[in-house]
Amino acid sequence: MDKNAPVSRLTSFPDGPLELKLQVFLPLSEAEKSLLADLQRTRVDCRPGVELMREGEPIAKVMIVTEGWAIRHRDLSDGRRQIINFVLPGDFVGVQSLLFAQSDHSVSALTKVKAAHFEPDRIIELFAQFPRLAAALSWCTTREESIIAERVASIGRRSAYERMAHLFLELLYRLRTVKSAPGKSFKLPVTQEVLADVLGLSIVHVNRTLRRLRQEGLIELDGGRIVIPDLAALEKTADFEKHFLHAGPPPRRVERQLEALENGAVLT
Amino acid sequence: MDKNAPVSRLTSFPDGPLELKLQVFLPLSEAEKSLLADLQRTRVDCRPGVELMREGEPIAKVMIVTEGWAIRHRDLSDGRRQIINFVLPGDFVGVQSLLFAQSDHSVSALTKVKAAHFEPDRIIELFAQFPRLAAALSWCTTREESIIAERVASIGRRSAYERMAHLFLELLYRLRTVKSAPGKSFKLPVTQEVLADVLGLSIVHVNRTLRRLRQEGLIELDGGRIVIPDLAALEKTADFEKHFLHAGPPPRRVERQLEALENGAVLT
DNA sequence: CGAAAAGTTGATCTACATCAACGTGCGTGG
DNA sequence: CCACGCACGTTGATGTAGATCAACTTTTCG
Repeated sequence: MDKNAPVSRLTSFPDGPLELKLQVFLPLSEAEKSLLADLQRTRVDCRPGVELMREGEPIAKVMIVTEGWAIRHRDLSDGRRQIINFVLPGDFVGVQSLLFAQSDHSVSALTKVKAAHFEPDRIIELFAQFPRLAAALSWCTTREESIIAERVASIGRRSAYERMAHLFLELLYRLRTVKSAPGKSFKLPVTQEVLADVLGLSIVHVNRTLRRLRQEGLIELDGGRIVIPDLAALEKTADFEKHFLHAGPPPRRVERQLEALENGAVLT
Repeated sequence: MDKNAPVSRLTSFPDGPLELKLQVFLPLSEAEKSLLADLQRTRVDCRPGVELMREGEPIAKVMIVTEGWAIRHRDLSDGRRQIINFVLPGDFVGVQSLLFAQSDHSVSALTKVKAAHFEPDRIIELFAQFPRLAAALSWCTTREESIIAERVASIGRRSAYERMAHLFLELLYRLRTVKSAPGKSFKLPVTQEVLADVLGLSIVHVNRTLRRLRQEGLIELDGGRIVIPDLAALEKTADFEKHFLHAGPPPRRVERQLEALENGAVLT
């Protein structure tokens, strides 16, 4: 903490990825931001490959990833693996701890991961005292479901080519909202095996599909970075509809109710 | 309403599918049940094929299906369709209305559907006044996500044969919790086309896979009913892990907090 | 009864998997 | 500094699960 920094209040910090993401949904007050800062006080660093959570085991903590990539995955008993979703900066891990006795999937760090963690109980606290944050948190989890639902559609009905294009677009947009994708490119810290396991393909086929996308000029790869030179073109080949990312504020009706809450009103 | 029925209180009713499902997670008090009954007062009937909700449009109401089957589905622009999940008795439709300005998927009735519906605002009310119900509702939505995540794993990594076996098991267990599957069989009111669209397969291949499951004695079909003579055998061929159905109470820790709430305590 | 929807079956095709070999970069230990 | 090993990427040959096409049967239902 830099005591000499010119801040309007001691509590104000530059927004982290979580704050950036939540503010797509609703603006945060200083009080809310400082609660979030407090939730994120305890931090951990994980090396690549570390399991943040394992299928079948109880969930001890809720985590918020602040840097790096992780994956939620299911491992079948014969070794086949399916990645359900990427966990990017600003994403939660283990919010289910409140409701589920055991986890039904594992979460593993793909890169070095920096994360914050806190006791599940604090979410109950948050629901009682910060209803707007509670709404924002629910928005996160519901959005996560939408992303997974779109993945079902992708794997079930799109060709490998379309599917991969769609994934890159999803990642671009998700990373943009947490300011991790400047312009038309982003760092893609994954092996082809990881891509295969998200997309439900074999490694070899991922390699060839990647090459085809490159040859068609739809993507450029260069040392762990991917560039999407023509967004519209890629969206067309993926049949990309951004509905599922819900990158907008809540419906007016709800916005009004949330404003009321902001002004200290308590629901009767 | 039968006024002569011997009831302990006027408010007590036989539990509907929603109540049955929620009580897997936690026991409901009379007050909570009567709130649920009140939420379900306004009812609609839908013919097969009716769209309860359409992708891209705002979500007007929250619905609870009490009878019949529906599907959540994504339709790609060229006509391909992927069914994300079945909506069974006791399931919600449109809980996202609070958080999302538009729906990112459609919901269509597969059979005749009886449903209740209410204003989204009432959920906010519920969160403020009935925290235990709020927890139970969150449990429902999180469980829905788990089911979809398992579907990603199925479509991405299981063969058509395993996948279909897995689906039938999922349905059996889900229907059992709402008392719609007596014993080892249940009514399966779907065409092979519908099966194809959940499983990400072609109709023809569904037909053949179905036949194979029948020939192996793993399932029996007869006029819209499916029988699973040997549950263990089917579970083995599907590599079925029931984790994802979360058919148990919350962790102890949380259970204690919820009990406190039941006794009228208010979180400070 | 007739027409449409659903189911069934065979023939053929193809997107993707599997197998196998080889290239390439890189970190570790001698 | 080299060399070895290992993870990752690339490419060709071949195999196969599942798609597509097409015809026919059975069921459903107005």
